[in-house]
Amino acid sequence: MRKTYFILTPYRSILQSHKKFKKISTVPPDQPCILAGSKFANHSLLMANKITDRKDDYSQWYLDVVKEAKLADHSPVRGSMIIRPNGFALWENMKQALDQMFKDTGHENAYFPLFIPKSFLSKEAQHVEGFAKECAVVTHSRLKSVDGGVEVDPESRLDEELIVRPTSETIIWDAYGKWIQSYRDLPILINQWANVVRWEMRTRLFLRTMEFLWQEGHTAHATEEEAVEETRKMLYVYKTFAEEYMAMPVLTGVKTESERFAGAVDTYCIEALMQDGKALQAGTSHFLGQNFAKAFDVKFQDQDGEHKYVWATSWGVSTRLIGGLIMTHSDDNGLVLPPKLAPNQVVIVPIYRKDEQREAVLNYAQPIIDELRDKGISVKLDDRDNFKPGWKFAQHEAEGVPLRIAIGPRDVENQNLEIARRDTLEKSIVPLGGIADHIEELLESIQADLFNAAKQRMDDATRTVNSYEEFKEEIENGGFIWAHWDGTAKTEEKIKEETKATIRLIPIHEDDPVPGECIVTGKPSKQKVLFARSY
RNA sequence: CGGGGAGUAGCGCAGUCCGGUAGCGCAUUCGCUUUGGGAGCGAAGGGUCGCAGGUUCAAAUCCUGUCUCCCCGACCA
Repeated sequence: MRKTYFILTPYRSILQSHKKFKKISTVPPDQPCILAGSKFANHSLLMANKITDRKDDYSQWYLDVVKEAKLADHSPVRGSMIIRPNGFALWENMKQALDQMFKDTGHENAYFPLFIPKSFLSKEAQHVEGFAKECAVVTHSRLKSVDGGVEVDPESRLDEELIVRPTSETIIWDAYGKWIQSYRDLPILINQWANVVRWEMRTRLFLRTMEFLWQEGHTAHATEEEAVEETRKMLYVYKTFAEEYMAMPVLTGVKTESERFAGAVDTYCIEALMQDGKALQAGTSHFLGQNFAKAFDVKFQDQDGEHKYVWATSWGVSTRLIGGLIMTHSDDNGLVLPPKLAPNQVVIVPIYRKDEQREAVLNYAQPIIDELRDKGISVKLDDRDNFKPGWKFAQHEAEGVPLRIAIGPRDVENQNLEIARRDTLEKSIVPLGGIADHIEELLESIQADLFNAAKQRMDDATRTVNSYEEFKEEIENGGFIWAHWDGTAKTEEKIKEETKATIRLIPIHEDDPVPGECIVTGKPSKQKVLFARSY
């Protein structure tokens, strides 16, 4: 007896394209779907693409990509994540490039402790206010066993409670106070790679987690000019890193007072635009003035014999960059990685039927692997026998490997191979001769194309408006919007409440800015500022 | 922290309304056939149904509490 099944509308093209299901009836697109209960309800072809399309649900897509690319998992504790090997390898590559850039600009690495005495947090008034609401506090030092379980031992209460660092300015400036006496001790240019904890209400993998990994640079200078220069220098280090390594174009500028880092005089930032039209603050560099020097009483004796407060900066980028990377390049098939950061730049998938073919294919592949590795290109040979080539293709695409090489008996015979680009999904058959050079060029071109595509997208989504009406309409379409603003927090707040858009940055002008009138109040505006809805 | 949704095998889900001792697909193990876009057939293994209480002869299912995730708000990198 033959049963008739009905295919769910969204899946009909998938199933119909497969020979096995050719004869199955389909429901017209506007009819309700029936399939539950049939043998095919959970068929692998329907489950095959586990990644939600971006157009259907962007945040679900993001979560699917993180999961399918095996970047991170949720941990049992709310808001914290397990960074899996794929995700951590990415972070290590970012870290390596940034670390070199910091060293090239004269910085040294050091490590300051995780725990900060509670009293330190109260020393800088603005700083306290900014971070007080999101600090984890250690109050006890012991547990005790209680019938099979454990509970906090009330007798182990700490005399001075400890704060798990949300950032390290306080503990670092306490130390700098001991290190600095003379102008000869300056500047101090230190960076640290660390984890920090901020007790967030709402979290998202990589973009906002309670614990995250980052680097924080903390520098001390004799003069204001030097500190401001340092702040800006590191901002451009971040911009260079974002654009050259991540292939993620960014805009630079200064934050408004309401968006400024707690305790800073000026906060500089790099802002990127994600595919869904929302902005992401990808890195910050703060000019701290003498705020922390005063709070921790850090003075130096200058050449003129005077005792003066030290000038400070701090700057940081975090694992949030991984979130930015995902939302800049990835597509409905999964992660797309820029070659300069990809843990594996090339994956080789052998195709064969018989053992002789397997051997011939692997023998053919080995010199290619050697040649690529000699050029410093990272290659993975996926010779696992328990997965089909098609499965591997899909999996490596989900994981974002920039280039895939497929080698089968046909290629061995014809002395060529098939190369597929992850960014464009284009496949081509290329000759074996000069393959390493060809791949090196392809990787460079993928890196450049990813940046150009992202730049084009950002430029297309960046407009200027001249009235609040126009602003309200345009902001609905996402993207960056330049508009005049009267410079008051009140107007900024009104715009935020009415449109959910915030001022992402005030540009740093090399030449004189063009004045105008605020789109809300009509009052004088020194220059246009950049608005967007943001993460 | 407020409103909404969810948690059942490694993964994705059905079963919950109406209580009767757990099922499907993928994955895993074995065998044979396969391998250029997520292979096929046959057999096998795997789950204290998020956790803790309660109601009941009987709980994945009903009740209470709690944890975690997702979405929307308030807060922030």
